Amino acid sequence: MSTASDTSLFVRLFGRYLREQGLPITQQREVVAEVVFSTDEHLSVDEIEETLRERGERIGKATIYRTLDLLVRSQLVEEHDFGEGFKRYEHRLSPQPVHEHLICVECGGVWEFQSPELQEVEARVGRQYDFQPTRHKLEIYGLCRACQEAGAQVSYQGLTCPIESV
Amino acid sequence: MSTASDTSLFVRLFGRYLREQGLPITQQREVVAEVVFSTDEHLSVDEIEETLRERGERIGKATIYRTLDLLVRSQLVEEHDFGEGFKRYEHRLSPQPVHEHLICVECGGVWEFQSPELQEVEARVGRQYDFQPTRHKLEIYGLCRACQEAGAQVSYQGLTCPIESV
DNA sequence: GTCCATGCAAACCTTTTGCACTATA
DNA sequence: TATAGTGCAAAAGGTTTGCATGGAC
Repeated sequence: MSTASDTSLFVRLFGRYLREQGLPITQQREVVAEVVFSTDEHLSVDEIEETLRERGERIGKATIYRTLDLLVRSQLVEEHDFGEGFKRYEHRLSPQPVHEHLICVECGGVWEFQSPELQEVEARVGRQYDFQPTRHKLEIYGLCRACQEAGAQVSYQGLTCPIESV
Repeated sequence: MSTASDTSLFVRLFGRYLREQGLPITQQREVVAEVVFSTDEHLSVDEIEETLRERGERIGKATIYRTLDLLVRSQLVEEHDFGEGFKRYEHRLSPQPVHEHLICVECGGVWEFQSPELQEVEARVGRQYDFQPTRHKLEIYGLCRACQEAGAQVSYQGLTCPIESV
């Protein structure tokens, strides 16, 4: 969890970015940034909107989307797509600036882990294909402990003859 | 590139899946499967529709979506989302049944590679979090050789003070 | 005072669904 | 002949955009 001082530091960093870009620092931008920076969750736009409502802020959805776009450009926030049909946003204030995600297919929970070996994979594959890597994304899907204990099963409904044995 | 005989083998496998599920084998399903199995590309729904049009087939978009859903369930086809705003589909007839993707952010080109070390990462992280992994997704984004040679640059417009040094 | 942001609603795009009609088994 | 699929158009859901108004600098 971020502390309040971390949060305000990052809101100020966002302000610095806006100034650098010659863009106005508006109340709406500060409030949206504040919501994103004050949690370690991976927030959806709906969740951001809900939090704003709880705080008594009345900010249009379009402004939320436009502010998130700026936050992503500033590289203070990362955009994720966990295949739910909408995006999620996570600030980079975390003690693990580069991390991968573990996603429970049952409850949608997200955990973070680090995988130093990916540096090497990136470098090797880059050499092999003359490809200049700039970023990567590793997601592992499966069942979290709680869902396993609750008896959840991963549903398989493919061909009975597995493709590998064709 | 798949040979014609590979393609028809896989169309027949899809037929077997449909029979197992008690579902009718329709002309439309066979033609859509045929299109997906006869290329190694990662096809979008629009591209599938275009190919069908070229072949003189007149098949509704809804049927394409419904057939792709069945192909994915059969596990003969994989669904991908490379962040373009729509899905892509790739059959699993490839000599590399499990592979990761290299995606050029300039031209949208996709290359495939294998990363055996991911098995180990999956196992380690699974133990660490009591998580039961079922599948993973690794994507490396960057510039392919051709786009590098054409002078493409990855655009950076973040804060001038990098977040890591805060 | 200039320029840009905001808020609302409409537009957009991909994907899904309802329904009358048709094909499969 | 029963059951399920197809095609069309409409709906859905997330995201983007146009435009008149309002705020930042």
